[in-house]
Amino acid sequence: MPNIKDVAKKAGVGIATVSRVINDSGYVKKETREKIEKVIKEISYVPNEIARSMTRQRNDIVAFILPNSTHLFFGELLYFVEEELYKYGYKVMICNSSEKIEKEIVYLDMLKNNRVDAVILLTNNDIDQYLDKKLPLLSFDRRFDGVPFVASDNYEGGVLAAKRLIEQGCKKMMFIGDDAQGDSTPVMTEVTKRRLGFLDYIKEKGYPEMINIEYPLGDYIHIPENIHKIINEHPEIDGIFTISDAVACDVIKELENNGRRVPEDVKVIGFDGGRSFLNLGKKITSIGQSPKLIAEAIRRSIINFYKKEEIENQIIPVYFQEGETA
Amino acid sequence: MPNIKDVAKKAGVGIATVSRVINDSGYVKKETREKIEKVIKEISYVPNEIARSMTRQRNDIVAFILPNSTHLFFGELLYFVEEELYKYGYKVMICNSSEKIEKEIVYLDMLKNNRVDAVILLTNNDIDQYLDKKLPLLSFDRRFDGVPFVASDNYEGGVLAAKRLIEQGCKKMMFIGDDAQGDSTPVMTEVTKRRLGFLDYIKEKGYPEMINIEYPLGDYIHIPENIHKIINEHPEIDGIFTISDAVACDVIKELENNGRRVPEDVKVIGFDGGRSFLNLGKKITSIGQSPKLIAEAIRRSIINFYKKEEIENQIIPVYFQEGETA
DNA sequence: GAAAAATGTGGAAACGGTTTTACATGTTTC
DNA sequence: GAAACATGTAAAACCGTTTCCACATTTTTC
Repeated sequence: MPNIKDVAKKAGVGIATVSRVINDSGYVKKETREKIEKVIKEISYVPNEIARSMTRQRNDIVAFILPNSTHLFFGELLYFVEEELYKYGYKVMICNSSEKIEKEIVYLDMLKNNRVDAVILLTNNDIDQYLDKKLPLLSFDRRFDGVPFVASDNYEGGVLAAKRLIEQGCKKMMFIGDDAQGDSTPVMTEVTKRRLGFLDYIKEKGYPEMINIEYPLGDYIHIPENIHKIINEHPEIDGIFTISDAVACDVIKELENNGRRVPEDVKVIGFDGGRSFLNLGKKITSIGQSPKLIAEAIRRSIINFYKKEEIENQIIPVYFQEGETA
Repeated sequence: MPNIKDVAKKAGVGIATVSRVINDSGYVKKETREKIEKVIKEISYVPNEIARSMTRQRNDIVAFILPNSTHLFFGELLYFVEEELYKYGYKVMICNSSEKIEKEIVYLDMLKNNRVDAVILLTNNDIDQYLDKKLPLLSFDRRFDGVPFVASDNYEGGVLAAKRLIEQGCKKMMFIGDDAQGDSTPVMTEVTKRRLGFLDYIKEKGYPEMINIEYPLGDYIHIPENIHKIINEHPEIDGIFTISDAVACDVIKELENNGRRVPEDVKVIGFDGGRSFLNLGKKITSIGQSPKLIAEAIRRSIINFYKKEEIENQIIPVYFQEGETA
């Protein structure tokens, strides 16, 4: 493959001149420029970005560590992040952790070696100690010490869900979700705030304290038996708010399998704002997060990384998404 | 950030020796090795992968150009490709083209500059002329001249669908899908074979020739009105095979909106084998592609790229996936 | 016990660019 | 006519590695 020297030799100029043409910097005579451009085409020279990034000390690559790009919301977020960063000349490296802390750690190491320009972190694991704070880290929906973050307004999401259920006449409400409270080192995730917003609003309005159910979601393979048990232990429940649409879906199926109608007998609200493509059934009522707004926020932070500016945490609004289950 | 020279100086050895320790190559005395390893830890040195890839002439990065990682099947394929390549030390760069040829071309250029080790191409656009055949290209479900490919056994998929519909007593069958036949430069995509397999089998069994409907899917935003029209113009149809589960979903919805029961009145078979997470309704009967097997095939080809071995095209089996719509 | 082989080490070139420095022209300006 | 400035080039230094080669030391072999 031809390099810059080949171009220079063939055009009869110095490599600096070629470099100036490529980078459109400094003074180059018009004829010289044209001659060089012609040679570049002729021998189909392409600058080696690897060599370039060595001296430039950046490579325009951003890594996104997330549990699973197959999960609908994460997948959409990934899509918008890629689209948004593309506009600004960045490429996105995808790192599926499958929620496994070991894979996250390996990736974090790899990325350090690769000198990526930024790492977007989406995890529920307690990896604080493995985070090299000198790395350009950015987290979504999670606070780590010294790491700027972007998050949905999860608390408000919980409030919106509670409001709706109460409006619809619910009296006994329940939250179903796993927000990593069971870990040996409990961390207050952003996601926990969904539950808190929900709880606070219900308390404020004088309704009976909700029942808080946590169960291990594991690797996004939901366990219907688990939900079955929960539902049957609490037949008085008439309103359910779940941690995600995926869980809501399992809950609704299980309710209907047990002869409880949704939304007539029990109302169910999910979280994420699922734009399901293959849904032949009811549309899930949900609290929506906007992957597009989140992606824009992430992009803003990453641009600021580059400018070495102070990076502010950003909270992105959520919205109530009408559906047929609450 | 410390570099290899800093390590060499601090350890009182030459950089070549440090390199040997890092890469575990050549001869190094045990004590020398230990001393160097100690220094590496002390100054927390990490090798710069960018510089490394310059001399190694490879960077262990594979790019995946695909229309949209949000599309369920593509998303799953991406997930498995990432997982599979991760095992072999590769990182995956994701490039959503949104089906836009311009974005594909820009990405192809970018990737050439970045000297990625391989480019996985998943596209329906006619980009043959823009493909630099010197690049380590690999395509999925699409044949380009001189580019090795991996594809599902699409023809067999069509056959399986036809078989099932006939078994279920269908007499008038229809194919719905857009396989880029309308383009100015018609290309025979792998996907077209789904239709051909379907058609051939129906003909062979002496059933009336199926009606072949093509409509523009556009950017994966399906147009219900379009489907509405198709369905009402052909009320005699009792069996439908669609290009994907996503289209099948739209078709089923539209059929039911028009008072035709699925599968009682019309049977519908999709393609992809949709593992929908948020589906509260019927499970779509489908011809399944295995993203895992495909990912493994892709990985095999990529490994062979590296070994400079001849790369064979690979056809991956499809399977019938039982559902509730046919 | 000398030659041959194995082991151990460092300097320098190479990878393919960017940036800096030094210098050579040509054009104004006073 | 010399100083100041603009325009352009060549050569060298640098980025952080790997690799080749030369050389030194130790161990094995006959």
